[in-house]
Amino acid sequence: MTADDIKAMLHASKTMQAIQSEVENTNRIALSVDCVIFGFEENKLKVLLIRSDLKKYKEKWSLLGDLIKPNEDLDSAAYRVLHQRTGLDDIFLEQVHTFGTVKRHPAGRVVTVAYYSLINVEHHKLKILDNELHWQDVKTVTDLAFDHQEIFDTCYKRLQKRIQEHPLGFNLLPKKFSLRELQNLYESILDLKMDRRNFRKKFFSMNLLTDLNEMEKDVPHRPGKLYQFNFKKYEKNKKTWIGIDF
Amino acid sequence: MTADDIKAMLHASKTMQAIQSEVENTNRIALSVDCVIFGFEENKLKVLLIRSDLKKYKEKWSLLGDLIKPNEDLDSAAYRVLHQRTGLDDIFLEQVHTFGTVKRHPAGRVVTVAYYSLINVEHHKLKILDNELHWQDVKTVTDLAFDHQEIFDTCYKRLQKRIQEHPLGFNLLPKKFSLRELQNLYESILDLKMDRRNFRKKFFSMNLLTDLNEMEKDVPHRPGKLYQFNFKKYEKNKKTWIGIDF
DNA sequence: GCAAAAGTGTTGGAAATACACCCATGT
DNA sequence: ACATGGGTGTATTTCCAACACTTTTGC
Repeated sequence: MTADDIKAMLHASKTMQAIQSEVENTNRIALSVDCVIFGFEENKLKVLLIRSDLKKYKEKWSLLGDLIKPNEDLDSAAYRVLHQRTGLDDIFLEQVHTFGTVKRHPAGRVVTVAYYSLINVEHHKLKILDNELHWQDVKTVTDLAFDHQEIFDTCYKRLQKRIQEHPLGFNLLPKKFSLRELQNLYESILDLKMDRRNFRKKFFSMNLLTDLNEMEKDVPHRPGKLYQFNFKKYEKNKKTWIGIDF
Repeated sequence: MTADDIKAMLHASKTMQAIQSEVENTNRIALSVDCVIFGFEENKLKVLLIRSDLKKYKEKWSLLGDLIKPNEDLDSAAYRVLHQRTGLDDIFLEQVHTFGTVKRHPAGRVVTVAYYSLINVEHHKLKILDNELHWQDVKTVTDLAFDHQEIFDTCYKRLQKRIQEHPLGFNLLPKKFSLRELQNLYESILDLKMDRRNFRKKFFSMNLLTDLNEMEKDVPHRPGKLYQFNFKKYEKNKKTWIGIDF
């Protein structure tokens, strides 16, 4: 331990005045939220991107974000960005990580809190008025502006993990969906192929789907049954022990 | 979509000057890091707490944290706090979540980034000079200052989850440890009892432990073998599919 | 010799995987 | 009739959970 460390420790206890002074005067930093907005369309997982705000980065796409206002909660800021961009309320949203290296943003020190969200593309299809916005297949997302590629990668990995642990996928589908659509969704998100029979077995055994006794229409093959997700039957599992699995 | 939303969208594209102005003048917020520092001592999982900085909260314990400096990376700030408080380098550290409701801190708007870290208590046993600091059994942690209880709970849950997915526990143990110690660690963190034979089988089959051909000493019973963690054999598993398991 | 924990295998059940055929619809 | 995907069952394997006795040391 250095002399500085000890000094720091001895001075660790601060008065309210000292802290208030620091909070108000010296150590303030711009904070933003950035949202990785996922949608599912044409059997592909997509992400909503916008031309970079900054002219200098005009050729690059970036995530949707904005600065957080001093009197605004973090989550509220993320919801605000989502609402402004999609017109949707009631969106699934999860905070993922905060990115804060000193030089990450060209406009100065900006620390950003990353969120991902899942929306039903059908619900807001007509609401993209701005041609600076577009849905892009996640497989083709490269070279975003600033550090947005890293943010995107982190959020996408988080989604891949979460969707195996919690029934989130339904947020990306219409209320009524076929098992094939559900499986396509999982295969797109996880980028793999699954056995159809085992997939069905798995979901039926979880007992989370309500059979609507309706069929798909206008499909060029045998129509499949339609289901909806039964939120009542899903109660967050309380198990703490899921096994050691490195 | 409201008229305000459309207005917001139309004005979404900003010049560098406009953003720089916002970053520099209007929307700045104090940012801090708070560290949940775990240690393992007397077969109990413990957390390092300090008497609240603020006199008003003097009777309450709080997490170790500090404001982030304008020219300091987030992770660096967390390492700085750890180093100042424990004198240790080379600490396992993971960012968990950012807490940012407007009124969370009495000194004004402070958004805090929470980290947890795992340290070997033996290594820094002699370095706690400050009697405002103490190690507390996680089972007895209640009613921390500010929103630190929520931060602690979130970080503890994260640790419980992570330790089942990655070999982190070794950061809490001495270099040489017995299987009993390893099992005690898991049982403390997860707050459950495990079958000794199955636990051994599990760890041996993972092939991560090097048998040191040494024995425990000065134990009042048959001494156990000592092992150390073999970092070389652990390569982060690349499997993407771990199964749907809600 | 007694207390306390170390060390060690087997078995049964559950879950995951692999795999192939018939069915309903649109064209 | 044919192309397309819907719907179904079984055998195999793998993993996990449950469980008891003998051994080594300190006292």
